[in-house]
Amino acid sequence: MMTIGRLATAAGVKVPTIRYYEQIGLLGAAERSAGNQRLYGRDAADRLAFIRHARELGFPLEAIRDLLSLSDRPDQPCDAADAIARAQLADVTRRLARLGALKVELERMIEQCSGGRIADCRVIEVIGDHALCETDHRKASGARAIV
Amino acid sequence: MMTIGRLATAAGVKVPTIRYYEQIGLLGAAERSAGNQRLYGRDAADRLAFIRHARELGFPLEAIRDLLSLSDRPDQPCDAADAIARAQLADVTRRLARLGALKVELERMIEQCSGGRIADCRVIEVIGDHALCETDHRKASGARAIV
DNA sequence: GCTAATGCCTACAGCAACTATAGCTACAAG
DNA sequence: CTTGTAGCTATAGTTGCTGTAGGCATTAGC
Repeated sequence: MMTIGRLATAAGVKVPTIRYYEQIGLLGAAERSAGNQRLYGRDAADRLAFIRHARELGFPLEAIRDLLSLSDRPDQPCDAADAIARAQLADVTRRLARLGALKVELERMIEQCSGGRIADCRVIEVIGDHALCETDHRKASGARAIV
Repeated sequence: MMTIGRLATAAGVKVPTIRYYEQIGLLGAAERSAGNQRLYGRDAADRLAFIRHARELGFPLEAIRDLLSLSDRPDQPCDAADAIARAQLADVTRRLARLGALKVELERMIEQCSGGRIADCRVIEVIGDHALCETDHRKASGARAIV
């Protein structure tokens, strides 16, 4: 049995993150020591590693919740897990395309800036006048979780 | 002079977003009609268009705040604006690399999943055991604004 | 055995950048 | 003159944590 700090170190997450995962029900309530401190065993460590890796792959917590409950039913067909992963891939692909376009436009902007005064600054100018930019990124303005 | 709704439509943002920008000081307080409704002129529309385009390029609001104050001083050298844009480009480039790696791993995972039962599901398995994945994405776990 | 330094506890506030809700007033069209 | 849309304020919610305050628990060194 390990304390929350050791578990955090082992899994590579921060202590409050573990408590947060418990709070939102991703991790079940831990056992407690006589002094009311959380104690974790192998199971919890595995589960946390799963969560951490899924987060690294960019899965949102809700998707991870689903993946975890799927992994608790090993006899079920894995279509659902597959679908979640495919949705995530689609999301990543969309973001990649978008970011690629942003990169091109930022590069173009910066390249054209000759380093004079603000009045002639291509950066400011392009941002101020959308007509000066070719890229059509007028969609998906909502902020999303990245990575 | 236009109402907030027309400005929102013209700029392609939502009405509450404009009020939010005013609240955080990105847009100054608008003139008001006799009935206390906000009224906007050409200036505000330009400024909002600038903000919107900068957001589309992924600049965080703090950077936009700086860019706006720079654009108010056209005689200054444009190094600062340039630096902000370069920082943004660097950020986008980093995110692109990361997302690219994620995409590869997700594809690998999905491809190997044969569609059987959860117990054999490659998706669940790879997420559960980091050793099964080659990609080293064990950094930058913090969520960031995307796009 | 004692004390100091960690480590853990709870509860709450804050981050970005909005978005949504509730309950009200203003204004334009018929 | 009514009705419907648009606007107003204030507040809470979103995602995934992170940071703070104030107070116990545990452990390492003496």
